[in-house]
Amino acid sequence: MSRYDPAPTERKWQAAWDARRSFASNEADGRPKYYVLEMFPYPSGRIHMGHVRNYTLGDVVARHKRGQGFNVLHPMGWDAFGLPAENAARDKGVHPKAWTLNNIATMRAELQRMGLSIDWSREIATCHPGYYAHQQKLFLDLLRGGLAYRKKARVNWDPIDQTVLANEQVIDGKGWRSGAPVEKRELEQWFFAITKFADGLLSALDGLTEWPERVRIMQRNWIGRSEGLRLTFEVVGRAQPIEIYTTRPDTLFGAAFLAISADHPLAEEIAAKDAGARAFVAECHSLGTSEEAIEGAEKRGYDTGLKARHPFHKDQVLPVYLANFVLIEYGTGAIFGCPAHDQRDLDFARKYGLPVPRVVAPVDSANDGLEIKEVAYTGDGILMNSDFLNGLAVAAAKDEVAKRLEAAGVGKREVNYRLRDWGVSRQRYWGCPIPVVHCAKCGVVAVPEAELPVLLPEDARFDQSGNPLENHPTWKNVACPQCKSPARRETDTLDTFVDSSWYFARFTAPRATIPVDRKAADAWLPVRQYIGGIEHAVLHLLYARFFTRALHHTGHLGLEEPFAALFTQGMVGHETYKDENGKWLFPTDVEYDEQGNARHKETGRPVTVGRSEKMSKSLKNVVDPGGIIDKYGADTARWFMLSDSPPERDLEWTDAGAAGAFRFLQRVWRLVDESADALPLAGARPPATFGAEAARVRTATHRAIAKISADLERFRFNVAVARIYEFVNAVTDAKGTAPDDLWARREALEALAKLIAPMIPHFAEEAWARLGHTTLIVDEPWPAHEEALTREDVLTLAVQVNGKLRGSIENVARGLDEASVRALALKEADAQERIKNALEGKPIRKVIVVPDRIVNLVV
RNA sequence: GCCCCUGUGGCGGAAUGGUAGACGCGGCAGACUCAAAAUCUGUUGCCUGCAAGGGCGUGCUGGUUCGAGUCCGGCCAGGGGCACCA
Repeated sequence: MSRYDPAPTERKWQAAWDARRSFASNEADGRPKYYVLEMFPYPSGRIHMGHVRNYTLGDVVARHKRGQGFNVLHPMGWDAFGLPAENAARDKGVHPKAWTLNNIATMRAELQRMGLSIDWSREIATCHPGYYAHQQKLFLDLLRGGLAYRKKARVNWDPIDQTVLANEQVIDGKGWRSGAPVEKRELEQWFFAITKFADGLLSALDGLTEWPERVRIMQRNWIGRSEGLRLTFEVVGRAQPIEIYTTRPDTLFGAAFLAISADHPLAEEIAAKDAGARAFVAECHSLGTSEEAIEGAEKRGYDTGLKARHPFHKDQVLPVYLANFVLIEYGTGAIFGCPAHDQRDLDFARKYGLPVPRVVAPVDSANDGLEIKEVAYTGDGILMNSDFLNGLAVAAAKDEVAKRLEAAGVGKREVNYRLRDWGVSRQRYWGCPIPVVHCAKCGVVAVPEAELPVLLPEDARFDQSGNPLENHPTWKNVACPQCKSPARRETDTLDTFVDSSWYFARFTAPRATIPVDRKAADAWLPVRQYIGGIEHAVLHLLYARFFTRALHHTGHLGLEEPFAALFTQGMVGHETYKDENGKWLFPTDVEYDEQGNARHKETGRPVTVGRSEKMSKSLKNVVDPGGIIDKYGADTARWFMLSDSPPERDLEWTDAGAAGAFRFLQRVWRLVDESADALPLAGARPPATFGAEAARVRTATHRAIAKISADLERFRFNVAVARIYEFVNAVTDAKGTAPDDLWARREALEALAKLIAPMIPHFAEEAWARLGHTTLIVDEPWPAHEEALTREDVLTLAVQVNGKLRGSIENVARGLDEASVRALALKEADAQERIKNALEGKPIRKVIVVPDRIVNLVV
């Protein structure tokens, strides 16, 4: 008996796949195509368990589909631009390019050890000029197509470091390095006109039936289409009125105040003469730019002293406030507040002692106290205290208000989106340079395509504050492409979300001399199955959908939706450990004693075990995949990733689980190895008849094939794993050595090898070879089951009384008709003591028969 | 604050509205062994009972149904996202 030794085995089969170029795909191949893609990694340094999970899931799909006869495209690349490289440059003095390429080399080697069925000849890195040159071309096409433009937008500004901060670099309103209070600063920046596609992006969600419903809901909410009314309020003593946007024009008679954003032009005007307003605006700006910070802050306002006239009751005036919760980006940057029917407005009104007039009464409960206390009433109802609206329902009232205000020329129905245009400018070095030149005479001038790519200068400095491209002594000085006079290069680079918005298209022809080879793209796209983390549910996936539409618009792509099916996987977590001083410990520093108490491996001091959290460097609860592969091999890591937890849920990495996965591999190996020599030759003719035990093995085999095939299609990998266990248990239990037993056993073991091949491919190859085959299992077709062998003719029927299980009837023929089941149940109800007792002698009112499962006696 | 999701034994989890706890981990008992590891066999939701059995049980709470882990309402807890982390 030999023991399964993963290290040499995995090396051997990886070399074999490599030598045969087993995973190279080409579009000329006539078989039906299947493009499976996992979200490409950011090269942070080493792969982590989240990557192992993501790429294992994708590999199972890729190998399964290959087995089913598809021409599979399964590529890999690197989302290689981004902030961490620049931070590393600043902190460690290593150039972003060197840091990134070094990380890629490390991580590529780690991924290759996992034995993924990837076509590495298609590898791309977004920081390579061979990628970003094409992205620059796409940018210019978007610019020409009217989808890229410039406007002013606010950024987080660190006044000490003199640099723009990412939202994650703003902690409690302060710069993460300097600790200085962050300011908002307006810069002229580049935008993509994603809102031009808002309606298409919204309506097409209905067609994405193979996406998780929750992702579609999140995107729908993010786009946030609303039908409302833009209307103007006259301001006492001012020529200029205030324009507001509302989705609840029906509540206009419940208005108690107007609120405008601190970034509204009127706010600036007021702040210029009013020190209190100035202070309030400054306070709003100190919140930073993230919606989370703004919405999470206490609702505050500043009374400007201005009074606005109610559009219908001109003698009624409303106070005008500056408010920290009104966003300039949404609507007109100004609202009217109706405290009775909007929670935020209510909180605000209570704080500043404003009236709370109620104008909507719920339909169903006439006497539901009409007084509003702490909770606003936002439901449907009938209008009251509202002049000509009284008695109308909310929808009719909205319509009536709109009609009258439109007639009066002070209102206009308007469809609005929460979605804002995509700001793509980054004042950073390590990104794709935006290929334009600013000329005093000609304005913004595109860099001629013949001069692309605009390469990043290698000799930038990272030890200063600000944008290294801006600080570079010469790079930005160029001649205007049009008039040849001295001009300035654009020093903003593109958001890295742009890089990841078309990489899936580039993979179809990664070395093409144009950005997208239409022939290849048309052949492969859309991505048939996309797999990645739920954290990308909105931004990345929405940007990629937009960009695909933009490339369709500019003729680079022939489709509008990039991903036909989406699967979102859960995170990988681990227990957390703290020592006596409250310092985090790595799992490798901790061991458990016999009593199950955790202690420090070296010091022996007690360790506090905390709950499982997402693996992160800050909590130190990370397990290095490389170490696991060294210890158990890639197949064990893959098997554990697929066992137990459903892929869409979070998974907790445990040593015990990994060890258990390894033991299972050994057990299966023993089963194959000990059987192999006694089995009939591969391809031997089946015996004429099968005994009872052989028949049982065959039933187990064909059921396993049927169930596991269905489970893999539905991403129920953990259930598929459980079926494999059941199958292995059934085969192990069969000890017969007659020719029919051995033939059935070969059939079972061959099916087993094929069924586990997508999950633990090296092991499957070794088992396949041990069973006497000289072919590779990667080239074998996925097994088919015989339907007749999966069925059992008799089954056990459960008997319930009033829905509670009280007994069962054995050996009932499959598909027995309802009347017979009823008769049988009534007979058994008399015969079986348990059922009889439960009936308590009461008359049976009703008998419910669920075919082949249950009969329920209702008394 | 807003949007979305999740909650089942000691643990990970299974269960087209139809016998809750498949499968695995761990535990307990036993076999093998000088011993240990490895392996194998049995057992394992909780309470009660000698047993047969009975009762309880899918975060809490109310409802729909012959029947609810599953559907609906309200709550609690944890997680993801919130536009410059990727």
